[in-house]
Amino acid sequence: MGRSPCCEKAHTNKGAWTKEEDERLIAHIRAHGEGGWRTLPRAAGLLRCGKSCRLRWINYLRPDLKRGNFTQEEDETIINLHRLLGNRWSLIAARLPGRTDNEIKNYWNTHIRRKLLSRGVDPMTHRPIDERAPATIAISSERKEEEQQQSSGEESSARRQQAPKCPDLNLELCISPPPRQEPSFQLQLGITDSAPERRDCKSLG
DNA sequence: AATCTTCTCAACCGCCTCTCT
DNA sequence: TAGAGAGGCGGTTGAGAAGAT
Repeated sequence: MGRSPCCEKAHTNKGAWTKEEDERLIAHIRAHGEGGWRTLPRAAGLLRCGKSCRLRWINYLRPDLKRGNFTQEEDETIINLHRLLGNRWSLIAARLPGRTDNEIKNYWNTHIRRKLLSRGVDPMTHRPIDERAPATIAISSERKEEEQQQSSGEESSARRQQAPKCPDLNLELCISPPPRQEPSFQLQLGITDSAPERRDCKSLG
């Protein structure tokens, strides 16, 4: 049934990483570089799933990670990016050097969501909570259009459907000319057709 | 001091996309 | 073109910490 597991779970450790495991992983990546995650655990002498190694490295061990509290500026950047991109944490993280998608996702769920709610802003739509009802109507009508597009084959990715359904959002980050709204913010963030968005360029195109 | 509740965040899971053959 | 393998993503979970009673 379905796909085979990414690794042999019977012989892998789970849960929190030990210091020794961290050191092994760091030493191996220093010696051989990133990549080859499926074979890495055995090569590094780790009883871990390759995915787990990758996650540990990217989210915790990478030397260029910033760690520490988010600044007010970072907060606002995340909020603005979320308004544009929705829950595409990896894209948001790409605009925040030293921050990881997992870290931003956690921070959003624990801090920013609450912060927006306290401001009277719906964290999903970024609209004032009072306006949520009319916004929902607008979303419903837009979804109909989207479904029509999907049925005609223009939308195939399920993940795209997770994007916030706000009519005034321009998610065509890659193929459209610079948006007229909030030009300074777009400029500041450098949202262009650069490599990190390759994947989304394709799906959005 | 002990217990309960809430919060935080590292880690896991399953799915999707990309690349190679 | 199809299939398999690998990388990557977002949602969710759960252990430990912190705060409240």
